[in-house]
Amino acid sequence: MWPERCRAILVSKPSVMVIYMADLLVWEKPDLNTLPGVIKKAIVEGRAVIIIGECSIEYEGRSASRLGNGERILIIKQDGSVLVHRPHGYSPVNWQPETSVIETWTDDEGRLYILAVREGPREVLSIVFSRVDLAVSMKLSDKAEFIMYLSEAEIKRILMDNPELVEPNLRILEDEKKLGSGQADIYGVDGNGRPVIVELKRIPASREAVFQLYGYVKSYEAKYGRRPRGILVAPSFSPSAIEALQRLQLEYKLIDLRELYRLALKKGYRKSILDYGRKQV
Amino acid sequence: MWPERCRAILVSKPSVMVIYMADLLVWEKPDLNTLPGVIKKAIVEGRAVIIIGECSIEYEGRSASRLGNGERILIIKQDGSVLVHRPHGYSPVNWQPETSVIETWTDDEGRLYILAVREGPREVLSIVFSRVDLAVSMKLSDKAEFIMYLSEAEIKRILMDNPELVEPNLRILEDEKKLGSGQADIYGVDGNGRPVIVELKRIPASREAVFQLYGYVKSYEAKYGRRPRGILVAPSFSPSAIEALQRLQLEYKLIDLRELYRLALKKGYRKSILDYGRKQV
DNA sequence: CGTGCCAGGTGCCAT
DNA sequence: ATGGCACTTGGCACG
Repeated sequence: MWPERCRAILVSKPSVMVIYMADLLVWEKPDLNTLPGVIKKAIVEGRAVIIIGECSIEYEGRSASRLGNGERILIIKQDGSVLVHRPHGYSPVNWQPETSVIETWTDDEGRLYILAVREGPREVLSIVFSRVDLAVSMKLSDKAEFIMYLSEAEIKRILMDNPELVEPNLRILEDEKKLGSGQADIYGVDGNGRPVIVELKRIPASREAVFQLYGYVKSYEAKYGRRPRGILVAPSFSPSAIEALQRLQLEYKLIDLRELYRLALKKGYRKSILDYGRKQV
Repeated sequence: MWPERCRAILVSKPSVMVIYMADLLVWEKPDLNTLPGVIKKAIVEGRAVIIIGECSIEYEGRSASRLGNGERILIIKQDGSVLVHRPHGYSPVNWQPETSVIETWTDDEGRLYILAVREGPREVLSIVFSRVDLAVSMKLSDKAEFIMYLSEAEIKRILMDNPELVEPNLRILEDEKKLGSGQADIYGVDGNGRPVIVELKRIPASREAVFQLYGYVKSYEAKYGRRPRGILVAPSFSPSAIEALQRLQLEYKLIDLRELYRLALKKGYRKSILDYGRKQV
C-alpha cells in the first residue's frame, strides 16, 4: 500500500522520540512537560516549531475569540509569529503577528500552555494543548528573493512607459503626486494642456476607488485653482463605480491585464506557466 | 541539554522512516519518488500533508510571482488549500485556496513537483522540491465552534440593544437598510422624528467611512426626498475623516470598545484573558 | 507611532 | 458568478 521503500513503525502507546538531523528535530507523542523547554530553546536558537495535537484557543485584543478542543496545526516561527490552522481553509483560525513574545509552561494536569503576547495594541493569544501527537523544531534557511509580477507598481511602470495606453497624447509629469492627505498614482497633462490625474486599480474598481480619485481631483482644484480631468484606470468597473464616476464628472479607461502581461513578458522574456495541466483541446 | 525523557537518534545519511500512529504518519528524509503516492493517498483519504524541505516556487493567476530555492514549510489541507511558509512572517509567501486541484509527480532527476490548479479565475501554483527533510500526513478532527466576540456584528447588536449609547431617544427602525448599492448599518429616528442613518466602524474611522455614510445619506435623500441625519460611530476618527464629516454636514459619535466589551462580558459571563502575563505593578 | 493605501487580499452574504 | 463590505485584515511607505 505504501511505497515499498518506506518502513512502518507502529507506536501503540505514548512515547517520546527525537530524530536528530542537520537542523530538524522530531518528537513523536512527546510528554507535554518536555515541550516548554523545546519551544524556548527553539526560540532562542532561531528555530521554527510545528506542533500537531489537540488544543483549545482563546484570543483577546483588537477583538476576542474562543475555540474549544480540536486537532490543529500550530506553527511558531523564528520571529515570534504564530499560526494555528484548522483542517480546512486558507486562513489560520487564530494567529499572532511577528512581534509577539512567547511564554510556555505546563500545569499540574500536564497540559501545555502557549501564550503569544503582543503589545501596541496589546493582544493575547492563549493555546492549551491537552494532547500532542508530533512536535518538530527546525532551522530554515531561505534567502531567495521573492519576485512579484503584475503588481500595481509594475502595471504603473508599464503605463508610465506607454501613456498612450491610458489616453493618446498624455504626457506624464509626476509619479505619486502628493495631493491632500494621499497621493495620486499618476499626474500629467493631456493633448490640450489640461492637467490629468490618474487613479490606477489592478482589480475591479469599486465606488471607493472613485471617491479616492475624486479626493485627489478636489485637492488639486483647491490647491491650484483649476479643475483637472480625473481618469480611473482599471480592468473593470462596478455599476456603483460607474454611477459615481458620472455623478462626479470623472472619466474611466479599461485596461487589459493580459495585454499588459504580454508586454511585461516581452520585456522580461518570461515564460508563462498558466498552461500547465490545462486540458488538451 | 534536551529534557532527559527525550531520546535522541542521530541520522547521519538520508533514510526513510514512517512512524505510524492512530492518524499520523511521518517520513524522515524520504526518497522524493515516494511522495507523490503519499500526497495522492492523503488527498483521497481526507488527510492533511506537511512537507518541510528545499523548494522553488512559481505562481501565475491574478498576478504572477517567482521564488528561488529555499527551505520552507508546505501545508496541503484536506480541502485542497495549499500554503507555503517561509521562516518569517504571518503570511504564506504563496498559496492556493481550498478549491484547488493538486497534481504531483517526480522527474528524472528525482525532483518532486506539486502543482495546485484552480479555475475561475485560473491560477496555477507550482512548487518544486529538490530536497525533503520531513513529510507528515495526518487526519485532523476538529468540530469545535469558533466564537468571535467584538466583531462589528456584535458591536451592532449591543448598540441596537442600547441605542442611547449612540444618541438619547434614538429609536431603531431597521437593521442593514438597503440604500442604493449598499446597506446602512443602522436606520432609525431621533427624538424629533428625523430619520437617522448610522454607519458603524469597530476600527478608527478614515475618510472612506465618511464617504460610505455620505453615500447612504444621499441615497436616502434621493429615494425619500428628505435629508436624514448621518452619524458615524467609531472608537476614533482620523483628521481627514473629521474634515470630511464637517464638509459634508455629518455627525460623529465616539464609542468606547472597552465599555462595550464589559457590557458583552456582563451579558455573556466571560472572563478576560488580557491580564495574562502582564507585568505586576 | 499614526495615516494612507495596496493586496494574488480573504471571507461572508446578498442578489 | 458579481457586488458590497468587514477583517484581530497584513504589509509597506511616509511624515
